[in-house]
Amino acid sequence: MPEVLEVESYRQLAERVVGATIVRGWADAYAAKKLPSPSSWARAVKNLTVTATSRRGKLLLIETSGVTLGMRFGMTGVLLIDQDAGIDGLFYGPHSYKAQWVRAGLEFADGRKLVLHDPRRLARCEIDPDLSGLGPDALSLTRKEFTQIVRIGRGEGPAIKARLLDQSVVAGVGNLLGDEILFRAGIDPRTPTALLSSDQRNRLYSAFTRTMRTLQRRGGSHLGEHMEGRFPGGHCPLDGGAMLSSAVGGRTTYWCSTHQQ
DNA sequence: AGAAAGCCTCGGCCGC
DNA sequence: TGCGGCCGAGGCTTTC
Repeated sequence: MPEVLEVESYRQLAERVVGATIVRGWADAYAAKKLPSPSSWARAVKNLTVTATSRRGKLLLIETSGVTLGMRFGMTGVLLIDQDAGIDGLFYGPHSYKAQWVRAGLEFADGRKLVLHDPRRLARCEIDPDLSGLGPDALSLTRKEFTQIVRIGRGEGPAIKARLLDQSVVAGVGNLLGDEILFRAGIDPRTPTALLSSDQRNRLYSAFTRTMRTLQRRGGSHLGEHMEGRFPGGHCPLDGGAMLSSAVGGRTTYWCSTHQQ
C-alpha cells in the first residue's frame, strides 16, 4: 500500500545509500514511461553521488550531486536495497518478491543495488520531477495548510473523500488512509467539502494529524482499526454499526452507517 | 471474473 | 456561443 507512510519508510531505507556513487542504472519501458526513453534514466544516473533523500507525498526524492531522482510506486511498488525491503509486505498484491518483477534499479560503486520491485507496472522513475502540482506533505500538515483543504471557491465542492485524495491539495493521502481519517473523524465520506460544519472541520483536522502520528509510529506497515470492518458485510469495530460501501470520488470507499454522518 | 491502495487523460457540465 | 475550470469516469497493468 504505497501511500505516504510506506513511501516514508522507503525514504528511510534509501538513506542508507547517501554518500554512495552510482555506477550504473537501468529502467524498463514502463518504469521510464514519463521519461523520453529508458536509456535516458541509465544515462542520467551514471556517476552521480547521492547526497540526501527527501519526499513529497508519495513521491520519493533522491538528491544527488547532479539531478534529483524521483520514484513513484503506483499500487504495488516496493523499494529494495540488496535483500532488504523498505516494508514487510503490501496489503494488496503479492507478498513475495520475484526477480521478474524488478523494473528499475541503481548499482553503486560499493556493490550495493537499490531496486524498484513492482508486479503491476504502475511505478515510475523521474528525473528532476515537477513538484508544482503537489500540495503540502500530508505527514507534516499544519493547521494553516489544512484550512486550504476545506476551503472551496464556489459551490459545494467535491465529496470530502475525493478532496483528501486530490494530490494537488494535499500530497500523500491514498484511498485507505482517506477512509481511515474520515472513520476517525466520524464524517460521511460523501459530504460535500464546503458543507462541513466547523465542528466537523475541527474533528477532521484532529483525526488527520492524529492518524499520521499514530500510524507513522507503528511503521506504516498496516492501517488502523478501520480496516477490521473494511469488507463487504463488515461491522464497525467501534460501535458495531453496518459498514457501507460504494464508490466515492471514483474509489472504493467504506464507512460506518452509525458514527460517520 | 472482477476488483484493486496510484496516476493520467479525456470529456461533460457549469458558471461567467 | 465560447472558454476555462472543476470533477467524475475510464484506462493503464497485472495479479490474486
